[in-house]
Amino acid sequence: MQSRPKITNNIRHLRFTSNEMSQNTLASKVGVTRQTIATIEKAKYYPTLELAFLIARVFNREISDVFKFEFEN
Amino acid sequence: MQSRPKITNNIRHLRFTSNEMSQNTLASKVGVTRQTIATIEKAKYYPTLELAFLIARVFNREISDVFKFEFEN
DNA sequence: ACATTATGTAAATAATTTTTAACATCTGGA
DNA sequence: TCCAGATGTTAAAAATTATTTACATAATGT
Repeated sequence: MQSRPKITNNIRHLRFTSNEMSQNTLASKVGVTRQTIATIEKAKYYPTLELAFLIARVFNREISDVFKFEFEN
Repeated sequence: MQSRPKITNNIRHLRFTSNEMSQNTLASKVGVTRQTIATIEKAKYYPTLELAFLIARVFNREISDVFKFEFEN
């Protein structure tokens, strides 16, 4: 993997529409630290496939509903 | 992330039904080395979300069609 | 005013993924 | 037979993701 296409996510929005779930609550549901959630929300780096699956499951969504890959062409 | 649930994939099957695409060809299409594809096919480790998206796109599939998360419970 | 909760951010370290290089076997075709 | 392509595997190094600790601000409620 070289270039680094953009992956956006709507975790923040999903948290607030899920009974205003805090970063902390989401973090413990998927077994990571709060900072990991915060950093992923801000898209400073991309989660592993495993973590992406876990997060999507918390919100009862598909990965592709939570994370959007921006294909440039 | 701690426990390590299982994620399986059908990359190998998709390669063969896609004009018998070799590991090498898939690797260069997504910009990684052949060894990375081989190791992911054997599920020795899980790809990043980014690589998962790229692989799914090569086969015109959704991530959830290529990778299956085994939820225990 | 004080305590608590939520969030932002940074730095060092740990863990995992990816690369590179090497060598192996197997198969098909020239 | 010989060569090339495809795949398996291993080991060390590089790159990326995740953890931990720490300190910061803002908002809310008592």
